[in-house]
Amino acid sequence: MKQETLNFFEKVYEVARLIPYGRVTSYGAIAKYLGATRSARMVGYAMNGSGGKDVPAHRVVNQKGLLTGKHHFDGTNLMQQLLESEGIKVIDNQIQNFDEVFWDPSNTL
DNA sequence: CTCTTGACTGAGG
DNA sequence: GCCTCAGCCAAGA
Repeated sequence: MKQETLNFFEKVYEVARLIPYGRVTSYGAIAKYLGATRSARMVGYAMNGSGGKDVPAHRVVNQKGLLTGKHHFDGTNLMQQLLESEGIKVIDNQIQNFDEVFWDPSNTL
């Protein structure tokens, strides 16, 4: 079975869906989980196709806990609103207690 | 096939 | 701790 590139997006979607409620993860963590540590950008790029899917892209942020992808959401503060709605404190696009809400897919293995 | 872009990360100053 | 440069990989034109 050779569907690596094809599954790349699918894998990203799966991992994103595995993110528990009230938790967040980074692109690099997902990328590493997929074995593509250097392809963290691809994770975010794949998220472009997450629209219309059950992928909680708002739970995915960069390693700094900064909502870098909020610009891709419909509104301007929609991503922050969703995170806060899950109990995550977000101030100025920056997730508070990031180390506490951080969820590593590799840790779940 | 070549060039550009991108929701990133790590290293260096 | 903040800013800048370079590397990596995949998709689109």
